Amino acid sequence: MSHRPVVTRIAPSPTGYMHIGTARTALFNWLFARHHGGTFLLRIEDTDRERSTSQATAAILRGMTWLGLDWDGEAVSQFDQKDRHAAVAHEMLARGAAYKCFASQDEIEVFREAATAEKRSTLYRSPWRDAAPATHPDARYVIRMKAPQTGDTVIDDAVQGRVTFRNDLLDDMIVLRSDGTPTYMLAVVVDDHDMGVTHVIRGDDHLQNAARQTMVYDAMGWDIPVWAHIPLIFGPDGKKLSKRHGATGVEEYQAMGYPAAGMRNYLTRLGWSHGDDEFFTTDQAKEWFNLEGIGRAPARLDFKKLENLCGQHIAASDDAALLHELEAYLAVTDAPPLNDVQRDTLSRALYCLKDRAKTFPDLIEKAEFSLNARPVIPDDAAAKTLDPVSRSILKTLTPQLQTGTWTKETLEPFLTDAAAAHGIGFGKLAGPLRAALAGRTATPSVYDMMLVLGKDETIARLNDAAT
RNA sequence: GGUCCGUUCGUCUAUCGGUUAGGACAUCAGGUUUUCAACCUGAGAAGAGGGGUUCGACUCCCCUACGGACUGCCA
Repeated sequence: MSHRPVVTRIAPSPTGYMHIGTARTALFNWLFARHHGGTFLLRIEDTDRERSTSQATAAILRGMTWLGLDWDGEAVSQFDQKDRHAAVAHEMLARGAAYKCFASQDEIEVFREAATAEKRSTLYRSPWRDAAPATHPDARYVIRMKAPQTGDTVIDDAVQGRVTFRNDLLDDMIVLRSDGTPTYMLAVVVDDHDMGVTHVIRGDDHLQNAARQTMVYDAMGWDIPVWAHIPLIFGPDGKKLSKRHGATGVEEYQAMGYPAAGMRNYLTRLGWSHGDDEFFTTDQAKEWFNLEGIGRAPARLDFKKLENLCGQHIAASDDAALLHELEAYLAVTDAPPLNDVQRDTLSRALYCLKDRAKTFPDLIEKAEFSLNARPVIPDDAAAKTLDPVSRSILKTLTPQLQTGTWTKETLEPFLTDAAAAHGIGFGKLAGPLRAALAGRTATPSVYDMMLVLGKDETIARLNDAAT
C-alpha cells in the first residue's frame, strides 16, 4: 500500500505473432500508467530459448508502435537478467525458502502418468524437500521453491476481488532449471520487483500464478504489487480465439485497414466501461481509465462494432493525419504508394470520403474516382446509365460548364436547370454523371466529385463518356 | 479428476438492494436523399436454473447447469 508512482509493464513472450489479447493487455497497462502519469515498461519474456525468436520480438515492437502504445525506456530482455534470477534462486536457497531437487524429468513424468491413470492428484511432492545436504548426490538438480503446505494464500485482486487458494494444493514450483536458467515463475517476480512494477495487469490465465508468485515475494520479503487479472478475449462465437476466427494477430488488424485510434477505442471498451461512453478519443481514455471499470467476464470480439467505431474515428480524423495513416496502411500491405498527383487529389477528396468509410480499404475503394487517371472505365452497372440519350445530354453540358465558375453554389443550380431543360429530374442526370466521373453507380456526391476533380478533368471525363 | 474464475438484449455493456432494467453495435420498419454510406424516427430484444437472506433482489449467500483458466525443468 505504498504511494510510489505507478509502474506497469507488458511482458509478452516472443514465440510467434503478437496476439490481439496481448495488445489489449498492453493497452490497459499503458492507459493505466498514462492516467496516473506513471511509467509503462516493455519486457520481452524470452527465457524460453527454444521458442523465442527475434522475428517475434520485432513483431511485438511493430504491433505496439502501430497501436501507439509508447513504452518508457528500452524494451528489455528478460533473458539478459538470467544471472540475477539465478542469484535470487540461490538467495532463496540460502534463506531456506528453496531447496535442491534431484528428481529427474523422467521420474516426474512417470509419477504424473501413474497419477493421471489412477485419477489421483498429479501434484508432485519432491522427496528432496527436507533431505539433508549430506544425502545430496553429485548430479544435476533444479531449485524448487519450498512452498508452505498449510494455510491459505490470499490474492487481493483489483478485478477479481479476494481470491483464496489452499496451500496444500500448490506444489513446490521449480524456480531454477537444471541448466541454471530461471523459470517464468521466478523471472517475472524478480523482474517486476527490480523494475519497480507497482501494478500487474495481465490476463486472468495468470490468476493462479499470482498465488505462487506471492510465495516468492514473501520468501524474499518484497512488496507485492497490486494484481489486476483481466478476462480473456473470445472469438465472435464465444470460443477461445483461434486462427479459425480469422484474425488473432495485431498485425492482421492493421493489414485489414482498421485505424489505430479505432482499434484502441474498441479494445479499451471491450471489457472496460465508463458509463455509457462508447466513442471516445485516446486522450479521454487516458483520462477515464481505471481498474474499477474492468469487467470480470470474458468478452467476445465483435467486428461490426469495431468497424462502426473505426468509421467514426476516420470521420473524426483531420485530413493530414488520415492521409498519413492511409499511406502507412498502403505500405504495410505492400500496395503501390501514392504518386504526387494521387496524394494531392486524394487529400482534397478526403472531406467527402471520410464520413463514409469504416476502414482504409473501404476508403480507398470509395476514393477510386480521385485516384484513377482517365480514361474512366465504367463498370457494367455504370455503363448501362450511359445510354445514347444520356450521352447526348452530357455532350450539351460541357461547353456551358467551360464558362461557369467552379463552386458548389454555381454548379448546383446549373445541373438542376440542365436536367430540367431535358425534362428530367436531377436524380436521372446524376446517374450518367457518376458513370462518367467515377465509372461507378455508387460514389460521393456528384458536386463533390466535380469540385475535387476540377473543371478541366471533369469536362474531359464528361467528354470521354459522351463520345 | 482437482483448484480457481465467470454467467444482464444476438454482441459489448450500465446498474454498485428499491429503475417502466438504460446505452451502443447489429437486426427490422419507416423517413430524408443525388447513388452508396451517413443521418432522423420507431420497433423487437436480457438478468442461466433452483433455493435462501431481506419489507424489497440483476445486485448478497448456497446449490446446480453451462463456459473458461490453471494443473510443465512454457510463458
